[in-house]
Amino acid sequence: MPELPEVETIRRDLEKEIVSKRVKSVEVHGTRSVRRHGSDEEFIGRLEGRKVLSVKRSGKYLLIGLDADQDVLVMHLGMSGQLLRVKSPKEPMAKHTHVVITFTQAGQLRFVDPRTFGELFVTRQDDLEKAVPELAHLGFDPVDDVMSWTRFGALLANRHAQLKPLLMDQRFVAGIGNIYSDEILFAAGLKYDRPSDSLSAQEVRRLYRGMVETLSEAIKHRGSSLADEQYRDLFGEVGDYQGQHQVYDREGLACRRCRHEIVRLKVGGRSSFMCEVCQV
DNA sequence: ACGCCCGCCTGTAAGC
DNA sequence: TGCTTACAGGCGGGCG
Repeated sequence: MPELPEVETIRRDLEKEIVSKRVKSVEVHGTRSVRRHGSDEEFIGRLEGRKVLSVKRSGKYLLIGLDADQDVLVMHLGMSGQLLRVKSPKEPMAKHTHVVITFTQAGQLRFVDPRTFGELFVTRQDDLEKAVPELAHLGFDPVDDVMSWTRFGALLANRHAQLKPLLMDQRFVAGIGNIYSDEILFAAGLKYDRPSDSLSAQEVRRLYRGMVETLSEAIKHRGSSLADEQYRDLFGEVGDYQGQHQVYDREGLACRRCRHEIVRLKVGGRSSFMCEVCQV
């Protein structure tokens, strides 16, 4: 579910909420969310008593720096994961709450995930790049890493892939998923199936700008919550960027630029939306 | 390389 | 009113 703008929104709030807090206790329910550890006890043991030093993001991963042994708590929300900050342990427990972290002062952080594609694990900072290949192989960060558009053009030209799947390839660029790839391609005026090595210099610039500006705007609006409102921030509030969507989830509606009807199609098995006039 | 298909899960909506 | 099917913000693996 959550892509870079949603994860970054959560990261910023989490930073304000949990840095310098100390973990008092941890509960794990079910077997799916904590699955890389030999046992739940090992995971819990590496968290209890630790103080949170930092909250970082790498692509769609959240990295919680801990004060002991340079350990990091890694969290990925998958399709349906939510982090909820609650002030009191007495607050009713939502269905599908799989991990509960209680701090010594003030409340809990709860991980709720109906589809259980998300996960949490603790690893050594040094091992992030060795023991966790998904993290090690992540591409550049489209918001944090400054890159010239000429370098971006070189990266595109090195590949021969359709633009949409390439934007969604976490090894190429980290953090973009199904919603934002469509929005970025509309912003750039490019069609999903353009080969990455077919772009003119001007098209490369448009794609780079479209990527940076779309994601930055989405962060300002605290991410996108679709009709099911599955994406909620740390405090249970919905995002606001869906109102700015140009194509995603707008099948049959008029293009905001040219009034032509937005169409829906499948690209790599995923629902995709585009304007056939504005994107070529 | 790249594109496609599957599996991993639960919940909801649409179709019959 | 069922029951069945399709689909949902992700990702890894296998196959051709």
